[in-house]
Amino acid sequence: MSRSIAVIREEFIEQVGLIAQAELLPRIAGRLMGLLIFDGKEYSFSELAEALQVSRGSISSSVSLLTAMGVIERTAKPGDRQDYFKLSEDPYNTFFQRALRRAEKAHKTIQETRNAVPKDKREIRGRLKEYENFYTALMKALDSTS
Amino acid sequence: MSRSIAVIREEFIEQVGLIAQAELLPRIAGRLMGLLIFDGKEYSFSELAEALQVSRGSISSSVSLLTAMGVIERTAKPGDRQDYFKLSEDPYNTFFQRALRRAEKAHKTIQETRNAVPKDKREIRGRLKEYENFYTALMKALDSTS
DNA sequence: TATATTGTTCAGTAATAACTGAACAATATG
DNA sequence: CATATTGTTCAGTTATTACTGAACAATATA
Repeated sequence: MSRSIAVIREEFIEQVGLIAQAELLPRIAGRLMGLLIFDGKEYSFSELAEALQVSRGSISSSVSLLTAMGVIERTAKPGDRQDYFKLSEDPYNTFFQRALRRAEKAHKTIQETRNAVPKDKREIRGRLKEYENFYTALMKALDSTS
Repeated sequence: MSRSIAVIREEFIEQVGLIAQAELLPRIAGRLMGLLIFDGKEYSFSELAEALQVSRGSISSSVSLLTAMGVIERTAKPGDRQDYFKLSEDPYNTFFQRALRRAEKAHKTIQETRNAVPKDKREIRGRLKEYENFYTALMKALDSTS
């Protein structure tokens, strides 16, 4: 007996919530994303709260986060005062960029430390350089795809 | 007036703690790593607790985490009962692998969902495929470097 | 053998982030 | 105008995770 499509959908939404957590996003934001991916339609603000069974406050912060990230877009329906939301054109590219920004930040910190260490401390600078190189490589890898 | 090397060191250690947090690791584990990178020498178990000003319990969990990850190695000094720790040969490669494993897990989840969705639900499967493709690309990018 | 040292475990606490829901401003609708 | 609806904010709560420190087993040393 195979699972019903409704169960598959529910489980997927929860799983995307967990994936989001592993990417340092709030779980509700992930579930919202999962919902929009699976259903592929626009949801109104209140429909989101209803579908995910969370407070309007949570929807508000999740949609502004995902909108800022470029994962979803706010749309409007004629004759309906509510905001509607749908997946944006390229929802996933953001995640590359997020990872890239984290890497850049770490890289910058390490580089600044290395520059601050006197030139004659060669071993320290060498170890910092190696650490830095890791992020250089990561940035390059992420850059090539996004 | 430039900062003293001691201050630069302290700040670096704290910064690596923050970088670690952004990579989903406990802050103390990051500070420990920062300490070993900067100083480039072996530290004993109790020296680590002293240097980072944390409990032995924290050192214990941090060293086992970092050891399991392959970031540090446990060593021994003749005539000293204590465990010593140093950066491993290739401490940074682990981070690629970590990211890779996260991506693989997400990829697997999405793929399983897609396979569970009936073939005639073409739009749903299509959207899942796109989501899956993101992780395929990420895996490829990470794979090329590590 | 007794005492000390070492590293682990785990129960309890602290710190942090997510989430709720009520208050609110803004706007619509009767 | 009054009432309802919408989305945001924020204070308070809940949930989660990190961290501490005491108890402990294992081993060393006197």
